[in-house]
Amino acid sequence: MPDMKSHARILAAVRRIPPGRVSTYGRVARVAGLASGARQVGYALAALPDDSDVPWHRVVNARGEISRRSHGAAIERVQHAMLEGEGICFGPGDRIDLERFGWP
DNA sequence: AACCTGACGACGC
DNA sequence: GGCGTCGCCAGGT
Repeated sequence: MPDMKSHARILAAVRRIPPGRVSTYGRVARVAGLASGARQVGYALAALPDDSDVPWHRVVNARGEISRRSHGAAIERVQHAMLEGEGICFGPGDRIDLERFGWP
């Protein structure tokens, strides 16, 4: 079952992101072994349960910005607050400096 | 099977 | 740096 395996690899990759750092969908996909599966990463995180231990909030897009959900804008503010709580600073336009906070 | 949508990314202008 | 297009994969209608 390649589908389950991909999800498991993605979640495992996200779990490796240390506190105070962020990664991107593309990088997570690459670490998980998916060459061009950035979109798949977002899909996997969207199906994540609330009680999961996966630090989904540390995953942002390649621009260093929190991706816009089609469903629910409140969660974006929550993610923003959680990242600030870990010491991550947002620049103009709520952008994160990936050179400084990016992982790896 | 055809088509559309979605927490994306790379490239070109 | 903004904006449009194409490529990607999974799921639903």
